[in-house]
Amino acid sequence: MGHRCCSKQKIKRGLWSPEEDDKLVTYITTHGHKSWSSVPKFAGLQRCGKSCRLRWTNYLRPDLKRGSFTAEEEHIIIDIHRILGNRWAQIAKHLPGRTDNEVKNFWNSCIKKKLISQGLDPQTHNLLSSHKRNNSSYQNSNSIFILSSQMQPNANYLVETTNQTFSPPNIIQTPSTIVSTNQYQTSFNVISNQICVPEQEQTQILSENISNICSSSGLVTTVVEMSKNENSIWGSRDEEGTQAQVMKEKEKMCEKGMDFSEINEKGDIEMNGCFENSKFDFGLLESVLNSEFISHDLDYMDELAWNF
DNA sequence: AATTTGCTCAACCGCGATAGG
DNA sequence: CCCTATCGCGGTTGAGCAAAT
Repeated sequence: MGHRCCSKQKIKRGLWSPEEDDKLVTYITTHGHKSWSSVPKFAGLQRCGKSCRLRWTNYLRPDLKRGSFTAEEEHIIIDIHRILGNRWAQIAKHLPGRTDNEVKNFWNSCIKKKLISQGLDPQTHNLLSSHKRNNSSYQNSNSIFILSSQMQPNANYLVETTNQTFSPPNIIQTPSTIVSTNQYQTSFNVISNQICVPEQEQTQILSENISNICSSSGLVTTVVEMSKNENSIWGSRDEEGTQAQVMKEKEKMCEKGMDFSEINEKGDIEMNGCFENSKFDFGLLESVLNSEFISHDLDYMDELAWNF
């Protein structure tokens, strides 16, 4: 069954020959393409207009970038795919010189496998069920985290990542506070007196926050309880001792340049975002969202999986 | 050396949206 | 409005190649 636009003509299909490419390039560069359906007739090609348009946009256009995708391009694709899903044309708009077809092929042949090998569902970017820990007392199906136990207020937890190229984020917001961060681990504390929610819900809010931040970079992350860690300033549940140590820790963190919007009288720290150590590209996400707003109704925002 | 398997990617297919008569 | 042609997009196919058996 041929294309409707050219069913009456005798059309050639399959791979394009260099001669056909020449004819098409010559015609488009001198005359442009007001109507693709008329291009083959005037260019002297036994092809349908649809085939000509595809050949031009995916292969012959002079502004196309050739060669393999860079690591940066790969990160951009993953980041935007997490927000928009399989909207290849939209994703390609953020990659100059790349076509939707190219992005789609790269996703299906490379990125998809990479995410699966990291235990992530390439469609949802969440942890695959086969990778969840069986003995977990609580598993959030929307989270990439494996929780070793219920998170308790005033207990200390550690975020570990398998991906050395991505620092665990230091932007986990209430009801938690970052205690320390290095390339592979982020230690944080669940604070009881900032948001009062049932423990299970608190666990979910926290893990979703981290999940939203981390998963777009395709890393596998686990949360483990750290209450008995001897080095932990949160190891003791002693209120007064804890408060004194919080203030000490606060001073240390301020020295590192961390920005806290508020430190309350109890010494609890409310994070206001401190992104400089994260490789997560908020500027990119903002631009994606802005471009989506330009071309869609406001209702479209509801469709975005965007719940920071 | 012959065959099978797996992978990549250009091209095709079909559908929804849009434009124009 | 309705109809038809065209465009643009996402899913799918299959030719061509390389690696594995």
